[in-house]
Amino acid sequence: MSNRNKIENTYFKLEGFIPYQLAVVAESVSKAFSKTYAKRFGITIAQWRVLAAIGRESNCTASSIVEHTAMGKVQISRAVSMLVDAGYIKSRADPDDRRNSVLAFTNRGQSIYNRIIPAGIAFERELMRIFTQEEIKQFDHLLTKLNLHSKKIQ
Amino acid sequence: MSNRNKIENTYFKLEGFIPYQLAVVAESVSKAFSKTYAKRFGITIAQWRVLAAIGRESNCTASSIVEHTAMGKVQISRAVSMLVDAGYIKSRADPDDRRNSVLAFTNRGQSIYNRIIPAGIAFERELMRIFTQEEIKQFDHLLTKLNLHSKKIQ
DNA sequence: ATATAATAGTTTCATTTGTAACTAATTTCA
DNA sequence: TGAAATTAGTTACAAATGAAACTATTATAT
Repeated sequence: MSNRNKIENTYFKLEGFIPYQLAVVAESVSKAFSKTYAKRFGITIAQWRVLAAIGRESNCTASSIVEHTAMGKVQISRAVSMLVDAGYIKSRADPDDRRNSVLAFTNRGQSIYNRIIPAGIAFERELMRIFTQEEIKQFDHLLTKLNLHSKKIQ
Repeated sequence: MSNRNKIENTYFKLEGFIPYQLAVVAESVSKAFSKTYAKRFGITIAQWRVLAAIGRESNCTASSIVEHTAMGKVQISRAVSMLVDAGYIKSRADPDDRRNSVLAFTNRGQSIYNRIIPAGIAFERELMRIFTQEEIKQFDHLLTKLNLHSKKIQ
């Protein structure tokens, strides 16, 4: 690592700097993904994550989505209200604890979910096309490892 | 809900989805980095990138920074004006083409640059600490490859 | 029992961001 | 030459975002 970016100021290059590379790639992928989604389904990435979370665990609450999506409760609240407005999900108060809003798909929501998941997987496949199976495994592994470590640095 | 959908739902997990993992890790790293910078130097990541670009090529223009930083000209314009206000850089019109603003460090700017680059490299080293040398090489390689590919998908 | 704390989720407000329109300077080419 | 197009950079405005304050409900502890 230390010979990629020499300590001497004159030799420091941004494009070899991993935090920079990571941010740039993530932004690029994110834009490509949201372009696919905004165009085809009219939803944002935040909304796509919320739909994915509900699809995985129906009748969940916003709080449980917080734990599964790396999003804050404000973001989720906004995505949920937009999805309710769009008729994709419905929200009802949990009778056992009326602070909880229990979220579930409407028929329309189930239907869009059934289409966005394969589309998401297709996007991922297209994105990973340039990698070998071995590289995909490596990348997944490195991201997972880095994610854990990065949280500690915060 | 059909049986087929139930099977589908249980199989798709956001946390194993690479575009998601990438976005989450990048955000986490970005936050850690900007926390380090906001606290220690009082600058944003955009400003840090502009300083890095000027340090690499003194007397450059905003346009040349566009090419080296994956930032838009609006972002750069704002970062530049803040850095000018903070007394880190100075901007003068190029006499040969007065559309160009030529950017260079002030003494204060050179001095902060001399401190932020080692700090950035230290952050990178800390971030990469959990990786072996081999893994760092892999990660760098995978990011570079993915970056090129992702741009094409846009 | 009741005051205090904690939790779920929403709203408000200030800041940040992105897009498009804009000014100013230079280049192109008929 | 000079009108139109291009380029550099800024500004204006609307939309997105984040932090903190807020409402409503439930849990805790005395």
